[in-house]
Amino acid sequence: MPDRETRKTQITAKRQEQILKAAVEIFTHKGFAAATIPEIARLAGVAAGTIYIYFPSKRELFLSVIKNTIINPSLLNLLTNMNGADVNITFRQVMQNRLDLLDNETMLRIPSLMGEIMRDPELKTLWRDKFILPMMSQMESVYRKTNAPEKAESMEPAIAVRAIAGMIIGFLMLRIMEGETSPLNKLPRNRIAAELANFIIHGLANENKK
Amino acid sequence: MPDRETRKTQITAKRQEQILKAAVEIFTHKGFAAATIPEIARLAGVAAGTIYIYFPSKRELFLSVIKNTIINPSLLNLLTNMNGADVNITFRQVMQNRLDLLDNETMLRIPSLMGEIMRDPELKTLWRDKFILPMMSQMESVYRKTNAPEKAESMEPAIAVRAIAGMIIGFLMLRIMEGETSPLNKLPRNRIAAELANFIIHGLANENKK
Amino acid sequence: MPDRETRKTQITAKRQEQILKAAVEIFTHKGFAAATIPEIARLAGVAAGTIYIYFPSKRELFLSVIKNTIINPSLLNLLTNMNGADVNITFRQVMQNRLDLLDNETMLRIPSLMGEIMRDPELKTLWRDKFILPMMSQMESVYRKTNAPEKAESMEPAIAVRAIAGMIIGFLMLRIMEGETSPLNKLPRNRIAAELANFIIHGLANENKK
Amino acid sequence: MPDRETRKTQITAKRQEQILKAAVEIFTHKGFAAATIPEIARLAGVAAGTIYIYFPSKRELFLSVIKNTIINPSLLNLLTNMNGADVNITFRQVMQNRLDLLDNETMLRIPSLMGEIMRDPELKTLWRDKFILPMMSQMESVYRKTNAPEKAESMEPAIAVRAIAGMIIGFLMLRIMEGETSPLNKLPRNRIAAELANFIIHGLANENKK
DNA sequence: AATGAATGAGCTTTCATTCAT
DNA sequence: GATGAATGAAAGCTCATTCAT
Repeated sequence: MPDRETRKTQITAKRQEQILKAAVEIFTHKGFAAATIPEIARLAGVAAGTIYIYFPSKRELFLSVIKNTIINPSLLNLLTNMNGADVNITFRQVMQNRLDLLDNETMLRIPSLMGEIMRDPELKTLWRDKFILPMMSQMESVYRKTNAPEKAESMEPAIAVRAIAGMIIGFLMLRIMEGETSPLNKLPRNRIAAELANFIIHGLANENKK
Repeated sequence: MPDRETRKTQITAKRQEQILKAAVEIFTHKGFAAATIPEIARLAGVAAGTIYIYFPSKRELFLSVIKNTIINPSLLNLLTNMNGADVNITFRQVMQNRLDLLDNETMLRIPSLMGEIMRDPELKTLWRDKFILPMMSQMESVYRKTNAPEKAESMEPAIAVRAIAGMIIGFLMLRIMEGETSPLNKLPRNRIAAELANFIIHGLANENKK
Repeated sequence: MPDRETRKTQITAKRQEQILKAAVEIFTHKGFAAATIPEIARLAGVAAGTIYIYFPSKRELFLSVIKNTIINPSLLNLLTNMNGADVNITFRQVMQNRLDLLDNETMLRIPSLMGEIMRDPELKTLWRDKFILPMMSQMESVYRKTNAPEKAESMEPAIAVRAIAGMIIGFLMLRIMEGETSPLNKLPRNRIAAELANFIIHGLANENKK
Repeated sequence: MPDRETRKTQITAKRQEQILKAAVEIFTHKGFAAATIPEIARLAGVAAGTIYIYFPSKRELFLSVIKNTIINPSLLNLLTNMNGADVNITFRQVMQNRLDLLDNETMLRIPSLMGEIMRDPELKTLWRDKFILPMMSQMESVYRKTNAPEKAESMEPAIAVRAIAGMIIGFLMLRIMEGETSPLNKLPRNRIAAELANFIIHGLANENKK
């Protein structure tokens, strides 16, 4: 009777997800040290002891949160699913798309947990090797494809992708930090996306627009 | 004889600085909650109780750390002391200058404490009002001066400055996160600065270079 | 099967009582500030942390001690369950009864905690409104019933009841303070009760006895 | 030159008194354990360290407070300076006099420190031997003088004096505990004194008044 | 598997006491 | 003598973790 087994596994998986979801919420709002197991348990609707059936320790739970939620494939692919057709046109759309996507809860959580990630050697390595470096190399390969080799004078790809990715990250962080007082809130999102795309392609000087 | 008074004041100031310095060290390496007063005291070379003579609570000590170390004038002015002469030339130099300056310990500390700042309402407001917003408005005024009004099609200043500042911030964060494995480490710093400056001015397409 | 629930509740109640009992002991012997949670825990046979499952703070534990032990209904009714038949005869018995009852551990604890009660505004109000004032008004109503209105010249009831209650309280306090050296210890208790009852009714002069 | 010596001694004595006065204030308002040396020092207008020049420890300071302030001769003699002429008249006057005197700050402080006195073996003994017992024996001797031996049926002196002293103590304590809500506040003080004196002499029944 | 009462290590904070000035 | 900064022991309290039910 594999049914029972299956159901059991399903229930287990559901519980685990339930706890993980609550843990993301609490950890991002309070940080690792200030978050408490009873609080996570309460939000997950289980007893504190139950959490220890699914995760051996608070730290392991936190690692799972980072692995499953912060470092997740969808986010990884966010910036890189671009195969350049008409760079100019597409890029604007891509930017808007990215801004919309990045503007989600997960992205907003990263700054909150940045400190914990950077401080923990294991997490730092994990984050770098499973998230940052893959993203960068994916972007580099896209960049190489869309920037034909004949353009000999173009930027060093390593710098270019970090400048672009950095700009998007930094731009979002500034928006988060400014909060409601940001003047960006008065501008329509598609205008912002268009200007940023244009900035990436043509820079400040923007001579070609004339 | 004001000597004694003066000396006393000096000793007191030195102690305070001593504690503050140790606190910066511990707080940035462990975060607020995981840092302990005994540990800070040990590093400062004083007894735990002594800290409470100079700071009324752990939280106030932390606030002092943020106010005195993270939100400091030198950092604030870092990106904005630019009065555009020949934008093209100057900007490259400025960029290098900035990258050198930003590459200091203080800058490296920000990501570590970002979470604590964003989570604490008082700190968040402080950070925004005393650091982010002033920096942005300073940059905007610089931008307006260096971008003559005849260039009607130029970017919205609010977006432009956030794109530039964000790029620098994000670029540095990526470098911190990549650590020693970053390919950027193989490139000379002045080349990086030049490319970034060029990117900001001309963008990826870089047509004018031809 | 409500058994398990019931048993759990019983165990919980027992623990609470256990802690409360130990707390009474320590608080009365040391006072609020000098009493320590570890000490109470030790006497109760539990870990210090356990106390905080049942009482949110040391202060709340102390309030519970006062409410449950000092200001308890049995003590409140102690002085007032007298419905005067033959005042003269009954009163003597009543007095003895009262002296016996008041001579219990609870009564002996009051002086020890008097200071804490008087200093704490919440406790002072509680004590006054739940203990002193009800006792006084009960006594007054008894007094009015037993002192027929035709005796126009009798004492003001408010003064009379406070004089009587005060005398009993003060008498007991003196005895506690004198301890074993008190000459009262050589006199039989029923003689003391009789003399006190007589004193209350006829005063020092005692002319009517002749 | 004994002048300097004398002045020194005087200054010392003044300082000591200054500290003692502040200590009485703080100890009575907070109790022994909750009172702090810095607080007493602040009120006394000296540095915390200075207190240790005059008193070897907090405990010794407290003992001095009790010895010098609570157990003082004036209070001791309060109830006992009566040499019975016309008992009826004098006693009433004496009572009124006493009630006024007892209503002073010192008397009000006793309940606040009762707990500390009762808990400390040394203080308890001191209090009993230097205050309670002398007062009782003084009262007994007065009582014997004013109650001629021919009155064979009079009360046992030991009981009588404790009943009277207790009544006064208990009456005052009740008034303190009732505070502003006490109905006694509506009655003129001389009426209260008169009724209490009358109660002591004639009791509740008060037959002789007719 | 799920519970949550119990534990106790470890934290922040206070304050009596000391001592260099 | 007077000061008050410095000390460090000890308190209240929290919470990760365990385990009997």
